[in-house]
Amino acid sequence: MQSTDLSDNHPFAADQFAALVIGWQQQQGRHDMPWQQAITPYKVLVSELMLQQTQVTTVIPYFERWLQRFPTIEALAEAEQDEVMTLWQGLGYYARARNLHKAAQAIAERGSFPDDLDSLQQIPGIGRYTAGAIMSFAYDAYGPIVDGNVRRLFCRLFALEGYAGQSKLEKQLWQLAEQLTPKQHNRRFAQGLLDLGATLCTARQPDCVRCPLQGDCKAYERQQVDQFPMAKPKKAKPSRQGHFLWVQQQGQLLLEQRPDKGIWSSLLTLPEVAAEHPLLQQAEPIGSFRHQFSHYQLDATIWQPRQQVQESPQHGWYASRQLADIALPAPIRKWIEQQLKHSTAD
DNA sequence: TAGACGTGGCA
DNA sequence: TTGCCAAGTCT
Repeated sequence: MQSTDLSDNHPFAADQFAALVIGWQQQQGRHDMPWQQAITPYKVLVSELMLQQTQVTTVIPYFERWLQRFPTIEALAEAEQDEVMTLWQGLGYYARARNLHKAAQAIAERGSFPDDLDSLQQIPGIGRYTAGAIMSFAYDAYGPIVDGNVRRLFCRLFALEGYAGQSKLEKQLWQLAEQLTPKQHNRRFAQGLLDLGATLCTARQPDCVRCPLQGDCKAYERQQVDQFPMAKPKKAKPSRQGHFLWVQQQGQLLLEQRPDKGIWSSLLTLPEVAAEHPLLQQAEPIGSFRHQFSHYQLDATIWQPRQQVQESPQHGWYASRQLADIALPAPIRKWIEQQLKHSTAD
């Protein structure tokens, strides 16, 4: 096939581009992911929310458990939030779980699954990318997508300047996506874009030799593949202190429900108190851990208070056998389980 | 617009 | 050990 002219000052050979991506996906793309089997809009919704900023291998067991427990959107709509959070625990970005729950309720209330880009973006947790992905994967219909894979692929293919989040670049990317997305075979086309980004046009050590777009790639032509996309200027990650309480009573552990905003929203944790909380003056430090978030580092200290803890409606007592069935942040769960293992060992 | 929002894998 | 990265959205 002769080289397609995909430069940004000429009419795109959009149909040839689509044909390359679709043909490659059919031969070399991924076809075995669980959400690709017996596709329904609900499965696409669940998988897309789970896959936001999360790797495929991490999502797969969560997706399988989710579909087993909530086989339909109605089943999810009727569920309690506690159980929703418990199934999501460990996956991170917990607002996604609340949004998925709210989305199911909104769609159940609506009576039908939305099937156009505008309606989809009215649903909690569905932005421009996810709306396009649902159009493509659920309905095999026109739905442009720009995610991390497409951004990397297009930035290299067209040698686009700028970094993720810059409005000028994002506008270019979406314009390209709209122009290059075909009117047919959208499921395979969208999957092809993601598969190219995930398996060949990767962030580190891209496999240009096997890439069907090599002949059209400006970055490759210049031998500057590693220069695109441009790295976002990074800022120093701040460090924060956290103080958590370890309070046991008759074999039960005191936990508190976090608010629905902020870090670990809607999860249970060890009760957290401010550094200047009077309880800490008489408390004994019994442990610590460091945890890296994407935007800050948490240095946590766990204290055993000597005085009575003032309980609130957010507090509750939990036996160790209950811990498996409640939603705890990963580092808190890890610390608690370690602590209980030691205390029961002696 | 830039920051908040998690976690685990990998070099 | 550290930093980057992974099918973004919301404010």
